[in-house]
Amino acid sequence: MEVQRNSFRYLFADTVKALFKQSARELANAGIQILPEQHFLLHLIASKEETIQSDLAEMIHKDKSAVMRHIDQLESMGYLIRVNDTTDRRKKHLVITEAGKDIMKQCQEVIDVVTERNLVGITEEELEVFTKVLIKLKQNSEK
Amino acid sequence: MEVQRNSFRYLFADTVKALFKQSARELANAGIQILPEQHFLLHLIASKEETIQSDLAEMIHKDKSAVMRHIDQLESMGYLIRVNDTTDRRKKHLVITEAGKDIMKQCQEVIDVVTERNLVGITEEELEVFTKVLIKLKQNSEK
DNA sequence: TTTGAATCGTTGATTTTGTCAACTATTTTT
DNA sequence: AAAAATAGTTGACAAAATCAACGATTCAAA
Repeated sequence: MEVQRNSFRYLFADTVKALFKQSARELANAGIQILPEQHFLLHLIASKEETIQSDLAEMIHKDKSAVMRHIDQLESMGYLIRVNDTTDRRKKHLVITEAGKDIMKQCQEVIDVVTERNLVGITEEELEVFTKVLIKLKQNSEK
Repeated sequence: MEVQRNSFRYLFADTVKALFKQSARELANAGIQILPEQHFLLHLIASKEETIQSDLAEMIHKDKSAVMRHIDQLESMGYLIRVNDTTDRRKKHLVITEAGKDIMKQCQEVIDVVTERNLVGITEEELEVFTKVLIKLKQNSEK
């Protein structure tokens, strides 16, 4: 196999695209009107104590205005609210609503199924090496 | 480590993006006016006996019109030509020119450097597992 | 053998997604 | 007190992809 080094990055990109397309489709099929990216944002917000928009922008390596629009959508769908910081009035904290928690649960169920299907034929050890490489790749790309 | 299953797809997407951005930047720095994606297309065309546009579209999972535009650009830059099939007049074969071979070599040199930098700290075996998992993931997502 | 379906390339309109630049309001630094 | 930095917002723009439609051609079926 001579995929390595030469063109693994393309296989890589193509696979990501296929995975995202698939989960976007499955989410839509389940009647969930949310993009995988937005689900991820909810996930990030939920997994931290406090989150403001500029943190998110840095985390996902996108312009703050891009994040802004996602948050706008999520807010208009009622999945989160912006809460003004009491001490620093520039900041707005992102807080997930009950509806937000609900949709996250729904998303998770769909995505779990998709993920399991995607991982068929891949052993636990292989997955472990895979994520390890992934993390290294990302670290290296940030230098 | 609890990256697994839940959010590995996002780490995944983010990493790909970073890698592509980086190689696009390096190519531009080297004065090469070609996108990583276009380099990949040249690579695909070169690695097969005969290639037509709709094959490429299927291979990279994009609409044929998207491929069309890339090919237009590559042709206008003189890196390939469209040659009419003699028996099936709907088809046009994509043939890489000398200039195309030349630019591919230049790209490869740049990308090799970037790739080596990206792969620091990753062993040959790990990379092998990584690509193996990628291939499986891709196959699974296409079902 | 003629009719209808499918394929290939092409184009234009549209959508999605992101960047960039500018601005206001606020806070921090000097 | 002035200058610089930060957070959020908005609008203009750019890149890249999708979708829908079309003409030309080939293939399949009746």
